[in-house]
Amino acid sequence: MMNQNEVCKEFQTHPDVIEAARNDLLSNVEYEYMSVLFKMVSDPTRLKIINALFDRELCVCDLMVLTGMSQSSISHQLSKLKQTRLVKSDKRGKNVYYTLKDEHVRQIFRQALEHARE
Amino acid sequence: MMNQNEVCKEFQTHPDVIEAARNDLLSNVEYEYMSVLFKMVSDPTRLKIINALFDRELCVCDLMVLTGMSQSSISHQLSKLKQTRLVKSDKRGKNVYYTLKDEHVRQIFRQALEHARE
DNA sequence: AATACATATGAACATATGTTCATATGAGGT
DNA sequence: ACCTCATATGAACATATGTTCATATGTATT
Repeated sequence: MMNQNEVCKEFQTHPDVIEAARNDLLSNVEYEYMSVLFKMVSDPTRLKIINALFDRELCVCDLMVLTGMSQSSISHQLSKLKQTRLVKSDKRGKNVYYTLKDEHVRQIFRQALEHARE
Repeated sequence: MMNQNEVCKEFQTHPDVIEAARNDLLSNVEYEYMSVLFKMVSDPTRLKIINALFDRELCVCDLMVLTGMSQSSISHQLSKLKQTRLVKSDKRGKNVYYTLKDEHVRQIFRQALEHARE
């Protein structure tokens, strides 16, 4: 049995490498922003929505049909995507039309798809 | 008050656009794989780990020092990253050295960082 | 104004996820 | 063999997240 305090005493790590790595570290705020973005694209329902919106605008009903999810679920997810500025909405008549807003999302989506297909 | 069955009757959506979108849809398996990848990079602790490992191999103790997280937490996270094949490990002596394994992760990380910095 | 439809939203619920704590495993030094 | 150190891991716990249900909001249509 051992105490956490006794783990990894300074001289047993790799100080030179740690120093080099430390220069590459980002701020906690940056990690948090990245985390938020990735959380948004880490749910299959939202991925379907993003995929469907990739090249066109769609209303909520269109998205219901395409994803097979309930109206409420789609609305909740669109709400989150909007809060995090990944989509924007345009209300016209009774419908609300959504489009992708962030080009990084497209890039990230494409990369992940390549990864998935390996 | 209205019933879900009454929502979005076929003719009130946009059949032509839906048809176009349907051709772009992926399989559920693909969405799941993408989801798994994004979940892995959606936690700040794992993002720190990935960032630290970006250009070098590090042992668990190095990662503890760099991230300020407990040994147990780091080990659990590395275990997940290994299961999803984002890192690989190399045991040498008492230490286990980790490196990034997937080039897509680097690309995705860079894109997300750009996004975060806007 | 009354109704029908499209969308939004709060509350409740179940599940997933990350951290900690305690302890196990395994390698090196003595 | 024994001890120390580095790492792994199971269980418990708290928090976050996604879906559903019920209902609210807002825009046309009659």
